[in-house]
Amino acid sequence: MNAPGPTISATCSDCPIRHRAVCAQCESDELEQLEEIKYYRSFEAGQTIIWSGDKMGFVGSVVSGIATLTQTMEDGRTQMVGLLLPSDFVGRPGREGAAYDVVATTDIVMCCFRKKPFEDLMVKTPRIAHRLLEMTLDELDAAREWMLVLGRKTAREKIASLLSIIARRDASLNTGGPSGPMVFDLPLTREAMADYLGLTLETVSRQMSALKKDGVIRLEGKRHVTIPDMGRLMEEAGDDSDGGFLV
Amino acid sequence: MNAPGPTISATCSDCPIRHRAVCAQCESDELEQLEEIKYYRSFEAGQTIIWSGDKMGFVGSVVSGIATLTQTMEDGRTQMVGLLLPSDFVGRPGREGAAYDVVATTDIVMCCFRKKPFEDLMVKTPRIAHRLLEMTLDELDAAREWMLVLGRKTAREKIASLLSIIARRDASLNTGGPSGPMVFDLPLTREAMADYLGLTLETVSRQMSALKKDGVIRLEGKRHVTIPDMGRLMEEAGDDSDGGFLV
DNA sequence: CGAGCACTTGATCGCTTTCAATAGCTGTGG
DNA sequence: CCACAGCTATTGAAAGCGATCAAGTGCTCG
Repeated sequence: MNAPGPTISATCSDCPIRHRAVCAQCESDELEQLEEIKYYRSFEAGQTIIWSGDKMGFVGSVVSGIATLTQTMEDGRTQMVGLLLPSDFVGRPGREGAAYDVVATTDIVMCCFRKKPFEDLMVKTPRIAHRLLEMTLDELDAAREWMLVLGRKTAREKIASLLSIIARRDASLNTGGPSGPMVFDLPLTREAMADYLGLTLETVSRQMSALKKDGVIRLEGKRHVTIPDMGRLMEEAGDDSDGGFLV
Repeated sequence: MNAPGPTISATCSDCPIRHRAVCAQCESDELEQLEEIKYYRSFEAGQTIIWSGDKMGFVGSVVSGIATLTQTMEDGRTQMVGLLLPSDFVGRPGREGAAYDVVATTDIVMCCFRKKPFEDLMVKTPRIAHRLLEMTLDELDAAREWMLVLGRKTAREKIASLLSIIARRDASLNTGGPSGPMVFDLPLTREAMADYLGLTLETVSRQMSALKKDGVIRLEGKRHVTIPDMGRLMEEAGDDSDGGFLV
C-alpha cells in the first residue's frame, strides 16, 4: 500500500481546506455524514494516482500537495489539462472510468470519498451539489482561459501567463495583498511547464532565460522565482495589466 | 428590437430540445414553473448576443442555430472557447457579468430565462441544478479535449479533429448510426474554424485543400463536406480510430 | 568520483504565419 | 445585362518562430 506520510488528523473542523473544498458550504451535520465515508490517502511525488481509462472507485479533494491532469496521444505527445492544487476536486460523479491520468507532482495527501456513497450523499444534500457546480464552473472558466493561452499566445507570453497564474494563486493562499515583489517556488519541472503550455522543454528553458535577462523575473536556483513588478509580468503575458479578475 | 423569425410555439412539450437541455430532467410541474419565466429571442447571423463584460440579465438555451463563445486579446487576437449548438446552455448562474463574447454564427433562436428567477428556481428544484452540473461537466471534458488539440496537434490534425467532431455531432442529431459516408454542411467560415483551432485562415484553407487532395474528405462548394471513411478521418486527427467515446 | 537527473545553450530544420495576388460568388445599380 | 464592389476562399512566396537534434553544465546521491 501507499501511505508514506505521518498519520493525518481526521476531523473536518481542523481541515486546512475546510472552507474552499467541495464541503465548504456544509453544515456540521452534513460534515458528520461526509466524515463517515471519508478516508485519507497519501501519494509520493511522481506516483500516478489514477490511470486514464481505469475504473474510479473514489472521488476526493486535494488536501496538500500538487497533482496534474494529463492527456496522452498514442504516439506519446502529452498535454496537461488541469493543475490540481489544495482544495481542488478530483473525479466525476456519475461516470465510471477516469478520462485523464492524474499524477502527483509533489508528495500529496488526498481526502477521498467512496464514489457510490458520495453520489448518494450528493442527492440528499444540495449544498454539496451546489458547491460542486460552482467549482466546476470555475474550472471551466480556467480551462477556457487556458485555451486562449494555448491557441494564440507566443512562447514568451505563455511562460509569462503561467508565472502570473502561479504567482496569483500563491498570493491568494499566503499573504493578502500583492504589494511589493512576489516570491514563490515553481511547483513544476520545465517538462511539466512545457506540457502545460504546449511547448517543448527547451523552449520553456530559453524563454525563462530570456525573461530573466530582461529583468521581468529573477531566478535563484532553478525553481525560486521573484517577480519584481507584477504589472510588467502581466504585460508580457499579453493580459491587461490592471488586474481585472474575469470581469 | 430583434425578432426576425416567425412566431415560435411556446409549449415546452413540443420543444425540439426538451430532452437534452437544462430542463431535460424536469417533471411537468417544474416545466410549468420554467414556462412562467421563459421567453424566446431571435438573433440574426453575425449579431452579437452578449458582449464580454456586460451585465447579463438572462440565461438560456440554444433552441436552433449556432453561436460561438470567443475571447479577444487587446491587440485583436481571438480564440473561440466554445461552440454552442441546440440544447447548449448560455450564461452562468451566480455571476453578474459575461466572461466571453457570444456571437450568433447562423440565425438563432434562444429560450431565455430571467436570471434572478432562474437562480431561485434552481435552489428549489434540484433536478435543474443536477442537469446543469452534468452539462457543465460535459463542457469541461470538451474543453479539455480541445486543449489537447490546441496544444499538441499539427494543423492537419486540428482540421481533421474539428471535422470529425462536427460530423459526429451531426450524426447524433440526425440519422442514428455512422454507417456509410457522412455528409454535412460546415456551420463555420474558414476564419471561424481558424479561431477555433488557433490557426490562420490561410492555413485552414491549405489543410482543407490537402485533405481533399488526399481523398480524406470531398468538397462541393466551400461548405458541403462528405466523409467517405470516418475511420480514416479519425486517424488523420491523431485519435484512436476505434471510436472510443471518452473511455 | 561517477551516474543520473534537471536544466541550459547552440545550430539547424521545417511548419505555420505573414504578405500578397487571384478566383469565385452575390447583390446592387447604371 | 453587365460592371463593379464586397466578401469568402484559394494559392504562392518568403520570413519567422518554435521544434528537433546535439552538447554541455550543475546538482544530488550513492
